[in-house]
Amino acid sequence: MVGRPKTLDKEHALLTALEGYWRKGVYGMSVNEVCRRACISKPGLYREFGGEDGLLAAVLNLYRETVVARFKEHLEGNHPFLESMQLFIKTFFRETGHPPGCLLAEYRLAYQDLGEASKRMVSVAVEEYRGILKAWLGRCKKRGEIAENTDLDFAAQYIDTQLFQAATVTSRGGDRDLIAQNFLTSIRVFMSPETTLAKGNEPA
Amino acid sequence: MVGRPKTLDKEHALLTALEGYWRKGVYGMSVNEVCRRACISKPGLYREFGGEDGLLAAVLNLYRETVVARFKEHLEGNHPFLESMQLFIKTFFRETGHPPGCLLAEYRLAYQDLGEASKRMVSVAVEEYRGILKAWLGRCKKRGEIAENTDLDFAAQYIDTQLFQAATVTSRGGDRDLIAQNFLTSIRVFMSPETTLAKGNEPA
DNA sequence: AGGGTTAAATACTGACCGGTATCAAAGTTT
DNA sequence: AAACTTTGATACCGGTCAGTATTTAACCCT
Repeated sequence: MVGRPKTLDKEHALLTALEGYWRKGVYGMSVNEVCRRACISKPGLYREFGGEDGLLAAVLNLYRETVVARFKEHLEGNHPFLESMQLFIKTFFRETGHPPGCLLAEYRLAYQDLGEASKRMVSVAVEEYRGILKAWLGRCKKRGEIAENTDLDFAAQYIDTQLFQAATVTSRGGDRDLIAQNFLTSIRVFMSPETTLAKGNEPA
Repeated sequence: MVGRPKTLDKEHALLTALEGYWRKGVYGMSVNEVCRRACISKPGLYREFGGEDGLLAAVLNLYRETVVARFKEHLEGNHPFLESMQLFIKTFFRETGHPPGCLLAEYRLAYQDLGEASKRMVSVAVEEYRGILKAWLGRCKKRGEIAENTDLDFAAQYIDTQLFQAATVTSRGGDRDLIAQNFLTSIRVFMSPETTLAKGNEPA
């Protein structure tokens, strides 16, 4: 090792940027603002991440490695279909230390304006995330908790979309009880006829 | 009448702004850009609309008077529940001369950053729009096309949310067939048990 | 101790933003 | 035709943006 030692805390900068983009969305945070919050200089950020695109990609990758991984873990708990979703809503949506909403959802909303690296990372994350849902749905189907004729790819994409909407509205201040109720209502289409709801749908 | 005669075409400016905000979203259009597209000067725009907030409010009001009104008309055709939605998807979503998505949805996404007048107009439009849905659902219920115990307020809000999501993803380039299929799937939760789907859900 | 190497901080570029001051053009009224 | 009123266009304001050039500081190695 030679030269002046690094003092820039990359980990801390990433976490700060993650929190910021998560809370305020991709459009709501500028590179300048990230530097202010993380107490780093702009050239420092550019050395570490190459630019806005690299920063956004690195942030989303961190999100993937932490939050998405926890989502996968949760679904591997193998609770029954509906309980699993109710529990998910409870832990990831209502009683969470996280910012509201979902960082990946914010990226998807801004997809058209992202750079190449960020776009690629979004694709990776969405694919991974839908894969997790699909695998989980496969297990639910095997256990007979959802209709036998359910198309797993469609269902994974459908639930992804429902969660996308829930996250988007949540981070914009929507009523969480109502959002949860909407989501839980929307996924009942997959439940076997004898389980299929009538009304009510108490939120979690 | 006194003074220099006006040459600024307010109607044309509004239509141009409507088209722009509809296509590119609230964040994707600047006042400068509206002026460029409508071929009007910035002071002219400010004299007519008072500023960005006034412009956005006027644009949304125009949208309300035209597009939302057409939506209401459509639902007053009193087709059966599912046919009505399928037809809606077809005419407002697939074979339409409009830009993709929904201007109101773009406003709702940007709600936190809107000015006072625009926020008020969004509230008015959403309330009106949900009222239309609720009235229509009431007629469907009376005809026995949706479950007897359906909560009309919840159902209107739920369908509103589903359409909001559909519009958001549509204007961001999502696959329209898939979006339509998602939407039509999501609203089957209200259909009477004997009608309730099994799978398939061909898009329109 | 001094040259080489790397990092940090300041300060800049050019562009665009929302909004406005200023002034000339184009009418009406008297 | 002169006074007046309203419109329109240019050019500007201060601010923020993404990105960078330049200088200064800190360390290793000889």
